[in-house]
Order: sequence, then structure tokens, then C-alpha cells
Amino acid sequence: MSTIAEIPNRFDFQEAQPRIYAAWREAGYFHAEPDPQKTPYTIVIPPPNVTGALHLGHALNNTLQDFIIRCKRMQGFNALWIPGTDHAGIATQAVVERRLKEEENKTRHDLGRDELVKRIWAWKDEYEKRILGQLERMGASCDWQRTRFTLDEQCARAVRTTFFDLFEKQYIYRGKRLVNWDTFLQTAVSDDEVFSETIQGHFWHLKYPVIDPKPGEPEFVIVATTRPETMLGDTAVAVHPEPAKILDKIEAELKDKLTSASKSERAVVEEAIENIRKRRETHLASLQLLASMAADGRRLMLPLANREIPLIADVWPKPELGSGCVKITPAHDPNDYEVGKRHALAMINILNSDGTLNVEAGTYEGLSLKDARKKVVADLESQGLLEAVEEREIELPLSDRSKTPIEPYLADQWFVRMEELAQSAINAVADGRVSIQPDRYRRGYLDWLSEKRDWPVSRQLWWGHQIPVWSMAIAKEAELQHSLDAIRGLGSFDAAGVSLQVEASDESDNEKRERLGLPFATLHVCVRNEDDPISSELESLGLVRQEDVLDTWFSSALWPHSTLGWPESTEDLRYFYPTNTLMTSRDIITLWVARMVLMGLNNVGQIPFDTVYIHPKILDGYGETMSKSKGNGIDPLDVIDKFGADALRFAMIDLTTETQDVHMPVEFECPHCQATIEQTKKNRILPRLDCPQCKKAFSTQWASKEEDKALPRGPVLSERFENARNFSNKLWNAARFAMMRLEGFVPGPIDVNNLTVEDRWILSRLSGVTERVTAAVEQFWFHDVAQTLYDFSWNDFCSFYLEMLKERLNSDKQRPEAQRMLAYVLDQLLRLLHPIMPFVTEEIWQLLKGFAPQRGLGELEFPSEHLIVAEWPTLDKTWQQPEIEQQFEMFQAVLGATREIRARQKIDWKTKISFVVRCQDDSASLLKRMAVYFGAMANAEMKSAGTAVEAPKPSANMTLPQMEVIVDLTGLIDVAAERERLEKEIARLEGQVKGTESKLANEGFVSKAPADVVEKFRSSLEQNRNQLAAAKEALAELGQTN
RNA sequence: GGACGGUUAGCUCAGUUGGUUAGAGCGCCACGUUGACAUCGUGGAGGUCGUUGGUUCGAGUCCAAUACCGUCCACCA
Repeated sequence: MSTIAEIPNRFDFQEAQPRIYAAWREAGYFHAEPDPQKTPYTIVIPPPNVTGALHLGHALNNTLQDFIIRCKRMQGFNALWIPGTDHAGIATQAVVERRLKEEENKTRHDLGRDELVKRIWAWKDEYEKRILGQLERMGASCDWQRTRFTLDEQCARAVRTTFFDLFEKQYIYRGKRLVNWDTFLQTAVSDDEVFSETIQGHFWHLKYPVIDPKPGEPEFVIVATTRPETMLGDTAVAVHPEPAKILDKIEAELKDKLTSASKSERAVVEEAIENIRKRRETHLASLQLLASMAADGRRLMLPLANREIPLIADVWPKPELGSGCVKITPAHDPNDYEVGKRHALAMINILNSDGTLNVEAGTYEGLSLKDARKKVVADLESQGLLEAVEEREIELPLSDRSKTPIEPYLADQWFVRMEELAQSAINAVADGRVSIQPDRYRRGYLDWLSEKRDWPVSRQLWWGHQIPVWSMAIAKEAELQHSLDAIRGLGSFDAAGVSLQVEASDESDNEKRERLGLPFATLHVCVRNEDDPISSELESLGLVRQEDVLDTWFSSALWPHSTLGWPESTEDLRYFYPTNTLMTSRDIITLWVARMVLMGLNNVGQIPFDTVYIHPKILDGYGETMSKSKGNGIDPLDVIDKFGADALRFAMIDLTTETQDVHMPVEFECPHCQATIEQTKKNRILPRLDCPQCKKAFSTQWASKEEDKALPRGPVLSERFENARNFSNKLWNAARFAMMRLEGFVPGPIDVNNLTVEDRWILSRLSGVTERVTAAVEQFWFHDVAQTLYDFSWNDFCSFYLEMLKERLNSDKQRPEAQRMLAYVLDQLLRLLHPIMPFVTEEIWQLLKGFAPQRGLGELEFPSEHLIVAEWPTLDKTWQQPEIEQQFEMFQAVLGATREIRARQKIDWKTKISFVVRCQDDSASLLKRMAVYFGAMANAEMKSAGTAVEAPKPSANMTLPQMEVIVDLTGLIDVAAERERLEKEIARLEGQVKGTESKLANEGFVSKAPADVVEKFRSSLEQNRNQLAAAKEALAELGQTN
């Protein structure tokens, strides 16, 4: 058995965490198997990207999951938390490619596909290990035997099965789409990898001749463009069909705005109205004419290309901008692409993949875009078709990866048709089978899905699930049947899972198609199992496998069922699916959550989870998202090293409120002297800093030079973890106290019918806290859980209950019962705190077992081997006794009064004071029972209490509801201090009385407010009046004393 | 441009159905090491709840308008 000397006054978390974690793991508590006797509770982790280490956002996300899983495990559920990581397609490939460039000055083409993928796997192995290690250090109780990776064999099988199924249902198809093309890297990049820069550019006004203008019609239509070279791909010019209506509408809106505009806005709005008026004068007539010409089917001659194009009416051009007309280049502009689809326009791609012009550009073929622009402008000018050139700032989209301009480029892409799938996911949330909390996030989910936009799933990458489709171009119509027969005739065709699609060319003009070398059609064969011999047979027929891989979200969308063994109908799947709660942050509700719902429904026929909990984001002190690229990110491991995993977890739970994101000011910590250095936008990007206190230098995450890297690293931390660390320490020391005083503990039943006031009080509080915490867990009120337990532990348990136990533990007679109560209450508290702070509570649990091997309130129990599997406290509501709590509050108030008077009077703590309490008899008898505690906790002696106590003189008087505490100040009094305090008190009470009086004088209040509320005010008024009278009297007495 | 969130003490945040004069932690001030804990204890100071108007007997809480901050989505010839 330990003695106090053996228990350090600090919890050595560095030593204990790995030891405790290993013990849990070895005992198999993290692992779950299907068990019909128990109800499953399952969470799948949002798999972190293997691009890098986990950050504080992950710490939050995973703490919440582990908290819930630990609660559920203790509550008797068969709790399963499935861990894993995400291959994160483009992000991971980009990281590895960047490193390849930096370290070896090579591109992926130098390595080739197989070698690059091999390198990425090595990267993945390293980071996966690191990520899973971080989770372990946070205390995550994941079932490591079930660890998955979105690109592992099991997930790959799920992906192929899903793809095949959707292909067969014709939900998957190949089509053209404008992508952000990086002409330097010759790959498509996603929208979030495009950034734009404002540059000084030009606005060219071009004149397109009208073919056979009728009298009164213009000879030319003027279009304005920032990219004149794309005119070679124009297939129409558009004008708004009802320019007058739009101008009227804009003017009406502006006038509306004017009525509510502030003075400073007025001028701006008035100017805008004036501009619209001018616009009407200068442009309206001609725009209306053009609109009617468009309706009339008039055509224009596209200069240089010498091609006839239609003038069309469409809602896209804004009559108030530019010339009011726009050229339409469907293959090279996203808006024009939409217009082109609406009007079934030809889409002419004038670019090669390297950014030079192709055969469609006629004489301009082979030129770079830059040269083509010069030549096109020069040629137009020489033909007198350049109306004007304006200077203008334009936004130029650039590739984040190559820093070269992005070209919208029409490319073949694979899509998932969303109509039916999206509807199923909409229904699941709309009818409540899947609930999203907080529910304000439902709307974004439903709105996004309701657009039912087809999902482009192909990526021009090498890292990912390669599309399981083999394709072949069919040059001529006559060859189609022959090829189909050949494929169907393959030896293993019937046995294999194979599905066939014929993609027709979108160029229907035979002659033109042949001139451009385009095929008549393309055959696509989807193979269910890529290892099937059919794939090599297909290749022998000349079919080639698609190079593209699938969007990383395609495999993530299957996560809740692929991790449980789907497509096989495993026992795991049947037992643990649907999972219960998905916890994630709001930015991937659409990208991920929605797709999991629809894929779960499509593949398994059931929703993937019944609840989605959206947690807040952690921002830095400037309200910016934390990120490595800004240098304001906190590494959870740094927090764990300094404050402990329990502190990190408590802080995460505590800051998770329902309403908002949390700001966390961050600072550097000097590794030499531990001084904190406030992080600013300036210093957070420096590779090294000099500590202002000890003047020594340290390095940051930006260190790249050898000399900087050699310096000790200064971690980025936040003082907001200190509070949590202190709480953990407080708990540890409360336990340490218990260990000291449990010496000689004899297990035995507690006489529940004969408890002291403080015992009944702590049990009442404990019961209330248990109820509240249990309910809060169900509601995901994490902050509420943390606060309730913090408050109970620190204020009720430590500051009062333990202090009061000290007296009883000193008495041989009272000690056995006091020890049993101490062991019991601590036992219950440890259980409640365990899901938040698993390490320190488990350590205490183990120690406590040594002292109190059997404990309990009614019946004695042997504690479980480990706290992690102890039963969650169950609620005994009968212990909740409001009267007891009220009585106790009265005691606390009297105690507080003596302390306050002592402080005001500056009476040394060692000087014993005495006091009397004027109060009702029942209160007096209670206070008399507590008399010993006034001595122990305030070094004060209660001489007497009751209705007729004699007030000592001189005295300090403190009025409380229903009571008056009068402290004997013989030989002690500081009259000025006491007068000041009383005057202040009188002022406060007068304000209160006045407020209440006027309220009660209000006829409306008395007649309309509920009777109990009115009664409450009445009695409080009476109380306040009494208090006020007593205070005034005390002040008068003071005058006499003086 | 659309949707959503926030604005409460010096800082970071609570405030669950509207009900006495609004809370916590940190920070600040004063005092204090009596053997669980100075990562502590005791006491104190500090807020007209962004602004304006409305509903109500009563508004931090409900409604409307407005300002500022933030997030997501769309878009910028």
C-alpha cells in the first residue's frame, strides 16, 4: 500500500500515459466483436489525409469521438470506433511531387507512373504511422485491428464494386466538361487549387459583321473581350432578350436602396442610377434591335475564321455592362459553356493540351496563346474590325502548382449521374432518418443536393483508384458491330463481371469528324474485378485501360460500409451498420457527408449513420483558420508534451459549444527559458526568433537553413490549456489526499439512513450532476459536460466536501464512515470524468483500488479491473434533495460572510474571530450542527444562533436573506472599512427594494404575471426590506461606537 | 450576389422553454504556504449584453431594421 511520500504531488503524465494506454490495449478493451447480447454503438473516424501530421482541428474532432465512445462503452454498449486514413488523391500526390522537385529536381514524368506511386506509398506509410501514433497519444480508444486505408485492398474492392454497379445502372458515363487546365503540367486541377491575381490587362472591342443587314439594322455587332484569341472558337454572339426589363429592374432596386441608404451611400447609389439612365439612352435602342434580330434568326460572320455564327438571345449577357453583347466560346469559358448547352451550340476546342492552338484555329495553328493574341488583334485591326482597346484590371486565374495561367479546357471526364442518388440522400435527411446537428446545417445539405449536379469523378492523377474501364475508339460506323462482337466473343466474357457502354461522338458531322481525326464512337468496358483474365483479353483486342483515377471522395463516400467488409455481407456489416454518429466539421457536409448517405443507400440499402454532429472550428487569435501554411497551427503533440493528453482533451471538450467557432490566441514558447512570445502575423512566418527574455534564438516550423534547424524548436502553444492542466492536477491532488486518509479503510456498508448534512448534500449534488451530465452527453452539449464536472469537482467536492471530511477523518469514531463516503464519491466522480480525462482518472482508479478494494453506497462492489470498462454511474434521483442543498447554501453563505468580514477588516487568518447569527430556530439548529466547520474552514467560532441573539459591540454586521451574521470585533474594528462596506450594501439593497417595489406597484405585472412569479417578488421584497433595515441599524450602531 | 453564424467583463467564452440587479476561466487588485494541491487558498474590483425600433406586466433571451466581423456557396465578358 502506498503512502503519501510515494505519491508525487504532480501527476507524471509523461510516464503514465504510455503505460496506461498499453494496459488498455493489451486487455483488448478497444476491440469489439459482434455480440447479440449487447447493443452496438459505432463511430467511423473521418479518415485524416495522409498528407501530413494531425493538427488541433483533428485533436478536437477525435477527442469528441473518443469521449462519446468511452461514454457509450461505460454505458454498456458494444462500442466500436473504426480508425483509418484517407489517400487524399491530389493533395498527397502534390506533396510528394513537390518534394521530388525540391530534393531531386525531377518531375513525375521522369519517374513514370509505377515509380511515382511507389514513392507515394512510402510517404503514406510514414505519415499513416505518424497519424495513428498521434491518435494513440491523445488516448483514442480505436479498434486498431480494424484500421483501414481508403486505398487498401478492402476499400478497393468496395470501390470497384460500386463503380461497376453504377456503370451498369448507367449512372456513370463519360462526357465532356470544362476543366481548369494547367498547360504547363498538362493536367486538370481542382477549383481549390486555382488562385487569381489581379493584373493590368485590356478590354478589346471587336466588330463582327452582320450578314445581309436589313435597312435600319447595324452593319456590325460589337463585342468586348479580355481574351481576343479565343474568338477563333466562337460559335455565337449573345444578347439579352429583354434589355429594357433588366435595366428597369436594376433601376427599381437602386431606388429602393436609396430610400434606406445612409448619407454616405446616397451619392454612390445616385450615381449608379444616373449611369443606368445614361445607359438606357446610349444602348437600349440598339440592344433591343439586336434582341429582335436574334429572335429573327440573324447570323453574323465571324472574322478571321470566316464562319457563320448565330446571334442568339440569352439571359447571360448583362445589358448594363460592356457593350451589352458577348461572344460565346463554349469550349473555353465556363459561362459560355452553359450558354452553349442551352442553345445546342457547337463547341469548338481550339487548344492542344500544351496550350498551343490546334487545327481548328486554321492559319493560327501551332501558335502559343500569347502569340495568337497578338496576331489576332493585329489581323482584326488591319481589317478595320477593332473598334477600341480599353485599359482594364482583370482577374487572371493561375494554377497553384505551376503558377502558370489556367485555361478552361474541354476534356473527357467521367461523371456520376446524381438525379436518383441525390434524391435518396435528400429524402433521408428530410424525413429525419438522418439527423444533422445543429440542425441549421440541414439547409446547406439539402440545397446543395437539390441542384443534383452530376458529380465529376475522374482525376488526371496517378495516385488513387484507377478507373476500371477499358476503352477503344471506333473510327467508323461500320466497325462498331464488329468490335462489339469481338468483345462479347471473348472466352471469359460471360463468366466475368463485365458491362459495356457505347459513347457516341458529340460531333455528328461525318466529314468534319474525319477531318479532325475524331472517332465515330468510343467503346467502354467496365470490369468488376480488375484481376480478372478478361482485362488482359480486352487489352489483346486493343482496348486500353483508362488512365484517370477516381476522385478521392468516391472512396471516402463508401467509408462507413467499406470499413465493415462490404461488398461481402459480413457479420460485422450486419451488426455494426448503420453506424450511429458521424462527427465532422462543417466544410465537408456536402463533399463527404451527403455522398456517404447516398452511397450507403445505394450500396447497402440503409443510411450510413443516424446522426451527424457538426463541431466548431478552431481559429487563431485573429479569427483566421489555423494552418501550417500560415504558421499559426498548434501541434497536438506539443500540447500533450507540455500539458498532458488529459488537459488537451478537457480543453477540447470545454470549448465545444453549440453556437460558434472558437478563437484561440497562440504564442511561441521559448525552449530555453519557457517565456511565452505572443504570435503576430509578422513573427509567425519567421524561421527563427530571438527570445525577448533570455535573448537566445530558437527555430520555428519554417526553419530550412541548417543553422536554423540546429536550434531548439520553439513550439506554438496557447495558455488556454493551462486551465485544463490545472484541473487535472487538482483532481490528482484530491485523490492524493484521499490516499493519505484512506489508510486503514475497512470495507463496509454506509448507513444511508443516518447520514450527516454534508453527506446528504454531496450525494444530492452528485446525483444531480450525474443526471445533468448523462443528459448533456445525449445532446452533445460538450461544454456543458465539462463545466458541470469542473464545477462539481473543484467547488463542491474539493473546496467543501473534502475540507469537511478532514474533521471527521480525524475522529476515530467517525473515520470509518467518512472513509467509505470518500471512497464512494471519488469512485463516482472518476467514472464521470473518465471519458474526458482517461489517463489521470485511470491512474487514480488503480491507486484507489489498493486502498478501497470494495466500495459502494448501498451494496458493496469490487471495482472493475480498469476504469475504462467501469459502469457509467446510474442515476439515483431520490438522492436529489433541494431542501438539503438549500440548507447547505445557507451554511456556505454564513461561512462566506465571516470570511468576507475578515478580509474587509484585514483580520489575520491566525486570529480567531467569533460571531453570532440572528435567524429562525430551524436554521439555528442546522448551523449549530455545522459549528465545527466554521472553525476549520474560517477559523471562526459561532457563539450562538437564534431569534434572540445578543449582538456584540463593536461588531461587523452582514445581512443575508433570512439571516444576519454579526461578527464580534472587540479590539479589532476598522470602522472606516466597515462603514464603507455597509454603505455599499445599503445602496445595493435600496436599489433592489426600489426596483421590486415599482414592479409590484405595476398593475399590469400583478394581474398578468403568473401568481408564483408575483409571490416570488413579494417575498424577495420583504426579505430585502428586512436586510436593508438590519444594515441601516448596523450602520447606526457603528456611529455610536465611534 | 445567395445562405448561415457571431457581436455579453481587459481576453476567451457560457447564459437550455422571456421571470428578482447577467455567469465561468484567464488576467487584474489585496491578503495568505494550517501536511491534498502556489498547476493552490480567501476576499475583491470589473459588464447600460453592437445600435435603433417593436412585441410583452417583464427582453441578453422573441420580432424588424441597421452596423461590423466571420464562414460556406455562386459569380466577375
